Amino acid sequence: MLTQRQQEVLAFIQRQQRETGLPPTTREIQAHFGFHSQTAAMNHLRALQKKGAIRKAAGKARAAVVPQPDRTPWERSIPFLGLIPAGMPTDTVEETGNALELDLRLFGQQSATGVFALRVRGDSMINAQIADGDLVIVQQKQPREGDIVAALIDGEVTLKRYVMIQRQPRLAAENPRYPDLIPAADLQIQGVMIGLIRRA
Amino acid sequence: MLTQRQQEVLAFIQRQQRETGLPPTTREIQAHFGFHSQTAAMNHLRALQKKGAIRKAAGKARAAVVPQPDRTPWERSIPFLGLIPAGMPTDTVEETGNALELDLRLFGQQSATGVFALRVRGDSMINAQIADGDLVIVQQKQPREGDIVAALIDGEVTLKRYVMIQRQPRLAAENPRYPDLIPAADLQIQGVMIGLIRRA
DNA sequence: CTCGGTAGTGTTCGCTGGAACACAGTTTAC
DNA sequence: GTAAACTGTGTTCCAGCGAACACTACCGAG
Repeated sequence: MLTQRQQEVLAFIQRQQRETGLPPTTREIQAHFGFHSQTAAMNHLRALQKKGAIRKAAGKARAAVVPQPDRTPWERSIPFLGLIPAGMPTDTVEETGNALELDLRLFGQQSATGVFALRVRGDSMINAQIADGDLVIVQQKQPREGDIVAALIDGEVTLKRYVMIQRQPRLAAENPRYPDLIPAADLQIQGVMIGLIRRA
Repeated sequence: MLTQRQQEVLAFIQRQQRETGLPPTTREIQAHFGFHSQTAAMNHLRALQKKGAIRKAAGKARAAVVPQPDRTPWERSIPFLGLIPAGMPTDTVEETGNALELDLRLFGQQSATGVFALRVRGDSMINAQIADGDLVIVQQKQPREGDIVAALIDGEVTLKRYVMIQRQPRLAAENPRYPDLIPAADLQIQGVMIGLIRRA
């Protein structure tokens, strides 16, 4: 909807806002783009406002504000748990001190509630391209067939694929060298993998 | 260090900045606290600046800014490039409009300079646990042996492992079904993979 | 007791910066 | 092909806002 030029102006406003804390004045926009007239900047602001890209308070200085991509619920702190305690308290968030800041939209999430991270140990999921040391992002929810889930086995969390065999839920490893089928009925499923982060 | 009153003023500035995107003017501060004189507000700003609580640009409108809880160099916008153009312009950042916000400390980076993302196509790196559709985070730098690099081949970017064979640099695929050795001498290495993100 | 920091009132000055008006070339859409 | 955007130039006007100056009052430290 925005034209090339308008996007450039918008980007400039955003950058100024981010880096200096202040939205630019019309004359600062003018100077940045080398306009000979301040009106050119005004025109762009008017257009951007009409298209809803910015908010503008009439008469006030530096009043062109980009409605903050609301730094809200996505991009949030999520707890990092190397190992999930049995009780699975809902808010260990503050306690560990270990937390990640990341944009959960990357993983199609709208909010950070019920999302946590955990580090993979071993190579039982190697055929699902999940390697030792990877960080897995998990959301607490009911698994569907084929999902990769974090499950609590013997007080430790492991990653397995949730499959149905003859109407029975099972947990399967993704590595032929591992015993793969574990009855999933009485196991505690901690959540479903929604993403993965690896540091090379 | 700050007095009661100064903290109140600081809090007000911060709140305005957060909620409206704009720091208040001296007169807005005056009105909010019910001062009869604008100078009272000015005095507080001066005091806050002297104590380092705010930054102030002289002569400019709305210039009292609270140094943002440093939304620092990590956690920065990095460009997302599906395909890197040959010239590799240094600042396509604003242009694409496509950008990721993420905490680069996850990948051991201090700053976002020279970092970009690109989506993996195909499964030539499957044995390095890199799957089709994965998002690879790349930094522009010289590769070392064993690094996974993004290289420009026939105008398109592919991921390969950088290896030395008889002192010759080669690019190797991580999939036996792919022809694996490509002389790396005259190829353009775009950067080294420093991380990976996958959406499940 | 005096000096410096805090907290104000009241007033004036003048740069900063938004807004309106007039005019014009170039695209895009119907 | 004509009207409605989009992009600009140039100029003028004046409200928004920072800044300086003069003066008052309270308080804690040396």
